[in-house]
Amino acid sequence: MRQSQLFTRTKRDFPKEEESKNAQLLIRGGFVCKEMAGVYSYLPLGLRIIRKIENIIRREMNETLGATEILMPALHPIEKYKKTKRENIDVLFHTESNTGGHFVLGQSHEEVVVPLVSNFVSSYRDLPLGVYQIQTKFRNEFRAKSGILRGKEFLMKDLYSFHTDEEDFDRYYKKAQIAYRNIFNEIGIGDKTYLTFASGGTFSKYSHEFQTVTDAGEDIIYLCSKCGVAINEEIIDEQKECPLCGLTKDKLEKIKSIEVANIFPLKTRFSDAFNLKYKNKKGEACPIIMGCYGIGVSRLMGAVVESLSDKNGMVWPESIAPFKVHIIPIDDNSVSEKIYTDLNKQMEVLYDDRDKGAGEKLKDADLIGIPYRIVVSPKTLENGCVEVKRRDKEQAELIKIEKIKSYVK
RNA sequence: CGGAGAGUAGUGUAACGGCAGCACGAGUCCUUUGGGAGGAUUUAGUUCGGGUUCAAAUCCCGGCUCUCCGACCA
Repeated sequence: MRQSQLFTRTKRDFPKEEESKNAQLLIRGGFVCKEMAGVYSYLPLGLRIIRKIENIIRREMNETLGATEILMPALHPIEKYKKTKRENIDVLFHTESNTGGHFVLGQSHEEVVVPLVSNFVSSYRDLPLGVYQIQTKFRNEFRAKSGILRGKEFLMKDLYSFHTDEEDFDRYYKKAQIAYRNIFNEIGIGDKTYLTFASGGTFSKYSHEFQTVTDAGEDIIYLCSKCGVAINEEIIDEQKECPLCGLTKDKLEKIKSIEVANIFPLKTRFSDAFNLKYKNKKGEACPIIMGCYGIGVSRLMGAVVESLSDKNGMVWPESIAPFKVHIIPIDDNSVSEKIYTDLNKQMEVLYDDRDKGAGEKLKDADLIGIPYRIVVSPKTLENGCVEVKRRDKEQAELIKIEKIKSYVK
């Protein structure tokens, strides 16, 4: 894509009061635009990243977990929340129709998915079942904060699984952990993201989170470096040692982190509320065991910014970068044009064809953080070369034009 | 929701109760082109509602919004 046609541009400055690193970089780089606290527009660069994260998640949901994508409504009738006794939870946004109907905006979808599934599941033959969606969630946070890390409106992947018994659920729950692990590895924060034992809230005794270590996080975890798992501070009083190796609390590392995902056993909390049952081989009605599995998609993008950036800007991992290659022509507009046209057939290329000074283009390239930067200038062309620099490396290399493709492949 | 701070142009800042100004940015044109270059020119503002006053960006009251700390957080 030609950068001259990209909607959005970088900013040299940003509001002084915006302290959060992800907000600063994402706004300056033109990835997002703030509408109000906790509510953002995603601009082309940011949206591309979101889409890539989504697709990595989709692949794992589909292939590792055998789940199916659906899309549920964001507008929910309050009546269903009365059935689950959640009509008064304070994160719900309430609204009404012009004929007096009372609705809420979806902050999670148990109340929708369970009645939905009950239309189609009646036999043990229909189970197990996993359905998920990627959708905007609405939560009436008292205090939105930290850029896109904690919004009133945000993108979330939520998966719900349905099982005949606890054993089947446990197998699925374990597989979900593997799928999540794959996702964080691929997105580039696997080494900083830990499976974390956490409170089960009102639904169940325990749950598991995936916590990415960063100073921008709101949570505190106790990390067992030996096992690579952690315990959320909220349960450290009851769980005083690593559940895997028994290392005691004083040996665990206390550290700040951001919760990027949370998986829950729901037992029959919601299936009971809506009388969702299946018939076993004998034709007897049995309760359905459920689990739910969330990933904050937009929050994940924020967590990547917090983890993978330097003083000059973003350093996107190739797996989710908005483009793979950024071509920067300096005092040249014919050779670079050709290189762009050629490369663009095979990979995602951003071509800085703007009429700007070299310094400005280079600063912008650092800020936007595309993995490969190719500078084409009279200096490099003297030897039939371009300069290729990886955003995460200090050194640049001169590469013959005909060898670019094999270098950045 | 409790606490603290703050609202003047896109950003950052000035203006004793008395003409809203400056810089940067952004737009246009020209020059420039290896780390945010130079010149010319244009653009845009007192958060909202009350009150005090001859006169309010400025003082008083209230709302709203933003940032930070805390609480909350399927």
